[in-house]
Amino acid sequence: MRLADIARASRDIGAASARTEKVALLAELFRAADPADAPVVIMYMSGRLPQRRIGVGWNTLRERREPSPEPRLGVREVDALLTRIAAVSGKGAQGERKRLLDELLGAATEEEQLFLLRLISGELRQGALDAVAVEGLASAAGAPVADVRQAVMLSGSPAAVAEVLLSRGPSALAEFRLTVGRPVLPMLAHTAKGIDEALARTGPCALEEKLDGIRIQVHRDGDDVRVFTRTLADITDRTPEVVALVRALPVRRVVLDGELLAFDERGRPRPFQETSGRTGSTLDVAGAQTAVPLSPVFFEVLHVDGEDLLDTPAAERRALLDRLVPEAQRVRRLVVADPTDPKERAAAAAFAAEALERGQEGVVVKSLDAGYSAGRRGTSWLKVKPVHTLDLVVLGAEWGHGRRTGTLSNLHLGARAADGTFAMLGKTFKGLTDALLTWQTERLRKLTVAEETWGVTVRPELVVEIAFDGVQRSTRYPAGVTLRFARVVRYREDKLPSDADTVESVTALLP
DNA sequence: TGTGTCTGCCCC
DNA sequence: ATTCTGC
DNA sequence: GCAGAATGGGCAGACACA
Repeated sequence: MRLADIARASRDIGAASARTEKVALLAELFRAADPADAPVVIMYMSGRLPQRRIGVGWNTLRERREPSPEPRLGVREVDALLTRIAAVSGKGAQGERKRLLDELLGAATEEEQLFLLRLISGELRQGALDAVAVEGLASAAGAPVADVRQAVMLSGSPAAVAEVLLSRGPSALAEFRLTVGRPVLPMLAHTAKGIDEALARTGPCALEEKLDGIRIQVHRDGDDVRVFTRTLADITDRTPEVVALVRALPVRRVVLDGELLAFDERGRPRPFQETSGRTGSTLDVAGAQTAVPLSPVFFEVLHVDGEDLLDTPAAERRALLDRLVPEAQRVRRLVVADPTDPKERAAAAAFAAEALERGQEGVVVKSLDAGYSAGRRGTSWLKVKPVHTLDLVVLGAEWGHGRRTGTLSNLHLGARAADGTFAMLGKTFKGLTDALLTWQTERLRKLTVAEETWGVTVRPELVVEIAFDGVQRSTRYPAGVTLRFARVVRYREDKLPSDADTVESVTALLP
């Protein structure tokens, strides 16, 4: 298949507003594709590269290249060139990557260039990614969407599903089942505001501590143990303690789902930054392990010795987990059989409070009868985390992109310092409705003291209430702290900058 | 050798 | 990660 | 309710450059 066909389809999909139309355009594209090209086509149309990372980012893409007048690139050729770019390393790598990129873009027409730039920078913005691409694929192959979606969740690979489906037809979908050694997309949770709301929504449930580490899925087949992250990256080599621990379990074949994090001597969780740093270390794993040992805490079992448990009710899965995994490696849990019973509700509230006292992030409330919905953000899992708020001062704002073009979007936030100035603590663009975006753009223009290429700096007069999940240490900001997951709640025009919260009060929230 | 910049289906 | 918006 | 878009901070690793 020619790149030109893909670039044109992407443009048409972006121009279509109705989802059904996007699906139809995708189906047309898949029907025209050679099954051998299908893996690459579906990945491109869902906005990602088969190479995962190619070492080329926004900065390298910035400069303009003269386009080719005629289309002459095929998808296989493009894929091969990107593979070569990804493989470049060592001294002079940046120059060599740039040279290969010039070669690629020089052979592309203007429309193809635009597509490649959007694809490589990760900003496809065609209003259709994974889910819509899968619908298009299903439609092209005449297969039920639910079956195709299920195959993708269980194989973790739209590419593999696309090739099999287009070459062998819908009946071949049956071979995509949970396979020990091949990760499935993890089940995710929705958010609830409080315990009571969560209990009301799930019914009979279990509360589990929500630990602040990284999500892992561990597969064991005999002595072969593999550790995967939430995005299914293989981090086995970085986590030898997980391998050793799972190898010691009294079972031959198993798939476990849990959280990996560092604890201190007293059993309290270390700051997320330490866990994150450790799981990112590859050069000296043994040294890193000594400095920051990690402990897995499991909360799900998806397979045991030949038996798949995805459709098994949560309560039964948990009973199996209890038999297989020692208590120290199982998440703490409280069953709430009858959420209407005031006593049980009180116990649930106490459990959640205790989790926070123990230094955990919050709790996850899980329906007792639910199966494991791989890759879905089901309503049977609800996370509850405390929310903090602060009154901060807007110091500046950045121009938005895409659907936010022309509006001042990303706010620079400051807290009051001892000397009466304001220290920047972070940025946020979240929580803003279109109406608020319009309002703040006008308001900030009036307060502007300097126009920059990226946006504006303003007189520090506007107070905004910001919600966030916690504070963490920062090397980027002058006060040495920043907010985690900051979002706008509302503007406080009734408040003066002198009413804003202080740097000191923010720093006091560090764990 | 040390420091700065860019990158990432990164992790959250 | 969170949030808003169109479907 | 789902899916997509628009963006946050920190971190380690890889390379460029002085």
